[in-house]
Amino acid sequence: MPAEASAPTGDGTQAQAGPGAAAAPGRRERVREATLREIKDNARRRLAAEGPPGVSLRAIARDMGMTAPGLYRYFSGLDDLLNAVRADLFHELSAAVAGAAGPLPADDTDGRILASLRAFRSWALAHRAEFSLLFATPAPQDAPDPRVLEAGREFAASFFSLFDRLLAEGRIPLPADEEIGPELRDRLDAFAAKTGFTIDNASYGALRVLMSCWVRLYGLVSMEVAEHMTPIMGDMEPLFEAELQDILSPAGVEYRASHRP
Amino acid sequence: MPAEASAPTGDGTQAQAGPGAAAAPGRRERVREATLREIKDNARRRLAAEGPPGVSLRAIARDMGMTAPGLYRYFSGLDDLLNAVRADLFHELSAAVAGAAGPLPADDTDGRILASLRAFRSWALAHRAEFSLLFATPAPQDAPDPRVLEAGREFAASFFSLFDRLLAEGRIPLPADEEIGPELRDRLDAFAAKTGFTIDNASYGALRVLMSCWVRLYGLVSMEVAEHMTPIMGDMEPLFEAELQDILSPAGVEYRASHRP
DNA sequence: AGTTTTAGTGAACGGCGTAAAGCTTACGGT
DNA sequence: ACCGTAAGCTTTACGCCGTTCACTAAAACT
Repeated sequence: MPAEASAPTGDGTQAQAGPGAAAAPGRRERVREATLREIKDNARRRLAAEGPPGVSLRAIARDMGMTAPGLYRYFSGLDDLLNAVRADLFHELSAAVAGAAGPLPADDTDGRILASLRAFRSWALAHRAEFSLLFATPAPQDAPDPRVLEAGREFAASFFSLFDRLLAEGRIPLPADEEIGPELRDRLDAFAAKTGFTIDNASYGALRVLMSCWVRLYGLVSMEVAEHMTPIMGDMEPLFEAELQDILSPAGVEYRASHRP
Repeated sequence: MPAEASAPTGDGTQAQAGPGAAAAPGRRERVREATLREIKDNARRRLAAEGPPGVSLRAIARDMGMTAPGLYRYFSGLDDLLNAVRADLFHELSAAVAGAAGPLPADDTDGRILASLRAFRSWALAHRAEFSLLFATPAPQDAPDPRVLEAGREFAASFFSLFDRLLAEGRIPLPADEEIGPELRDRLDAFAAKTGFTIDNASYGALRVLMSCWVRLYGLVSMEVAEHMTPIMGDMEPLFEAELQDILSPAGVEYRASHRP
């Protein structure tokens, strides 16, 4: 006795009434998509609440009022689900970083960069478990998932595009190419090749500065998320802001305090 | 039919011959200590081979020819075992860092620092799973173990002592205290208080530089261990060496290439 | 000698991922 | 309008896991 019995047009076989108002995606696929979302949402709830080890198929199924093997219609296993969540999280993180720059004027490059880097930190702190799922050291044997790799690339690109603008403005005091050793140049070539940069528009010096910025930001935020220093120095925000200043000055970005603490 | 049957002196009850040569610590405690080591060694073997999730009491017990509940005589549970391993690993890492500086002359501060930081990276790369166990983001709810905290402090101290020497030599071009904001000064005060530094011998500027160095080194090594960049830029050593140079120059350390690649 | 402490086993409980088989229901083709 | 078929889901089952409890055998102490 489902509630659908009170539908205006129909009784008897609703198979007839169903496909009449069919939208493009088809009803079947819509409910499937909804279930898929529900599974991932529940996975995230547990992830946020209990960390990565708290995510289990059985628990998720229980929360949804079904049994674990049913989830195999949607994911090929726990790893597959986790990878799907990872990909979603990368997209979300990218959006958070890009979104923070959105409200600022397009020509305020410095402001956009500052806002984006702060947004990265904020997202990480507001989603510790998610952050650690994204950036944790993978187990020795498990191969990376292509969806996650792609989403990671997109995330990286959302950072690089900020940098591109900076380069275009030509304000970065770049180290001369000759100061960079030949082995490192090789590696930066490889990096540029796989990320779409060309050495034409981004010199070795520029890539060098970019890497340096990213490493420092990543180290800082990772430490804060993992709370390695928190027990001995408390609130890390002052250190973050001070480092932000130091990180960005070699890239020619003028530091500004955040007006909304 | 064991090989021991061919032993020269013995047959009958060997219980009589045993306790004669008892040493100070007591025989009982020795074998207990040995078993304890064996458990931790087996835990490490699995850790290195399969990463943190591969460490299980049942598997370890199986490897040792006993059953899982028996291990509860030595550890109060899996977490307890993992924490013991963590503490051991911190000691080992500290020793590796300190040991790398050992062979160098005591007055070669720059050389000792370079060797120590390179040793940190080398250890991390040679023990990826162990490194990630030490520095992974903890699950939201689990409280830190005091033994691990203490060992972590010791590890930090092994780094700080290098820095102390640098300070004593007065070669660091320190930022003036006034350049450091009041909030950050508060945090650095807290940091100094809990680590044994005093603001007398280490100015705010010095602590600021120390933190900056550590954050950059940590970020760099973490990224390399997690292999975030490896797929797109291959061997990270050139970047590490270049960063090492940049990291240490604000601390007044003169970079030297490593003679043994 | 007997008593107590220790190391270890065996069985059991509940939770986990996952494979196989079966049942219901809705869809698609005719 | 009907029927084959596939999708969604459950039941059952296997083997792994951490952990508890009751128990035995041996060592240590008195």
